[in-house]
Amino acid sequence: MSPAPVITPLIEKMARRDVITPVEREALAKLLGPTRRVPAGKALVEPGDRPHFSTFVVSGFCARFTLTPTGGRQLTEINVAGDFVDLHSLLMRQMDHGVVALADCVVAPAAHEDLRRLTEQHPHLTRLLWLETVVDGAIHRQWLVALGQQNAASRLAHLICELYLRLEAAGIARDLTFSLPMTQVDLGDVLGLTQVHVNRVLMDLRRQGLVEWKSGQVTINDWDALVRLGQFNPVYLRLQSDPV
Amino acid sequence: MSPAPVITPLIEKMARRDVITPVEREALAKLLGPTRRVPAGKALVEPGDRPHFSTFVVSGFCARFTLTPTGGRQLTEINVAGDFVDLHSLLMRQMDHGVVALADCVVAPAAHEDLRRLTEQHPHLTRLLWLETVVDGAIHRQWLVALGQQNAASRLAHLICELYLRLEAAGIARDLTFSLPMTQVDLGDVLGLTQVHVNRVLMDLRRQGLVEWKSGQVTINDWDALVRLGQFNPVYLRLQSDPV
DNA sequence: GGTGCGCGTTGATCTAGGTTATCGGGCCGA
DNA sequence: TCGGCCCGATAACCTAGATCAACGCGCACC
Repeated sequence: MSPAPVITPLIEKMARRDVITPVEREALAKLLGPTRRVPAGKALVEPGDRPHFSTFVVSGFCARFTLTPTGGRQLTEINVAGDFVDLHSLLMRQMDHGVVALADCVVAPAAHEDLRRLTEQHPHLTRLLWLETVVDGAIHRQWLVALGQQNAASRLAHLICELYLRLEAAGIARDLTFSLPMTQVDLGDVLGLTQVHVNRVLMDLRRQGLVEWKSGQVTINDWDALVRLGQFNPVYLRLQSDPV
Repeated sequence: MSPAPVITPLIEKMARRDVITPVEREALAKLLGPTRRVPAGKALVEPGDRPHFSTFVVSGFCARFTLTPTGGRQLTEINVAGDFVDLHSLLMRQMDHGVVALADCVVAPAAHEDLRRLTEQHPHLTRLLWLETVVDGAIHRQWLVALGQQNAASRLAHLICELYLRLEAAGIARDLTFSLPMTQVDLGDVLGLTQVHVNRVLMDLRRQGLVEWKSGQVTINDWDALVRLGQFNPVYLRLQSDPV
């Protein structure tokens, strides 16, 4: 049996939403170029770049980031296996942010030329790729609600819920346990908090018995309580089947 | 001379980014149904709705919102003439948020059925519509940076800069002056601040001579200072010409 | 022509989270 | 095997912004 092609996690995610024909699977599979390894801490894409391809995550964790002139860093989305980190660059052309590997990653390029051809020949697949970027937007909105309206503990709880469901959908997580190779500094840059406060809040969640978190391994002990604390509603992740 | 069709502000915005052929203009113009008035304060779309059309703003101001169980409200984007408020519902199907009129609005529907047909027949136009949703995502990201990393004054300054450029691109604002019919409560719900603090910060900007703001009319007195304070970089608005 | 109220303004006080600093353990490279 | 350093954990103290409260103005509505 040959190894699963690297595009598989994307096809699986799409197949949760709509029927993908064999022809479409073929077209997607042909999209990706040779894989490449990116070590933790290295940037996949720099802000201001004008890439001629979009980057697909085969494995690992990365994050979109924006640096502020005052030395701050905001992570605006975590991307995992099965995600494109910059599909929007096909249309934005110039990157409005960068992408950094949070852990060692394997990624593969999809040439914009090929993506553009795909939009000419496969309208249904185009809508499904469009949906990928639309879900990115929905995730951003949800984080806006978190940053604007929720306190530190709720934000952290929300993030854990989101990541678990997304990883589970990608077939990477099961049984309320997953690997999350992010430092507390990274978490702070996601949640708009300092590392110190992330630690305080995380210790609290541990003391309350909601989660365990040790050396990059997360276990959710009380899913319902975490959902309540994070006011988490998964509609925005669009994991339901609903043909486009 | 007949009145300009209601789609005009969208075509103008798109034409800044790429060449739109007469055939494409025609296809876009046929998309919109009969206009409808929505009074200030009323919702255009409710969270959880499954609309069979997307709503286009012909004139007025509206905002995407999410309500929290604790009674909070976060506005995640301001939409103005020439914007779709829920183009993504074509693909998301279920609304992850609502849309409310901040001032009296005139809006028009674009049936999902027609939009889907457009994706089958007009790949280039499809990419331009896709770009509209991608820019929404970029705006969300920028607001995430604001909420996560900037203080109250910078956030407000950033918002004013963004709105001015977007309104100017839509042909609604000129000479650093524009109408902005939002209350300080609305502003607070955008910026993740209380009305009280919005007022304090706004008074500060006024005292420093950066902006005037009276009865819904904004005048920017010192654009450069406002850009500096808000750490504003307009790349994310994608107002440059760059064919897709 | 009073009156209720939405909206802006301001003051006093409180608190979630930031800042700064310290310490310990694991790991890696000389 | 030692030293540096990244990362997590804590403690003491500080501040941006929240909360609570009061007041004035314009204006729609009885």
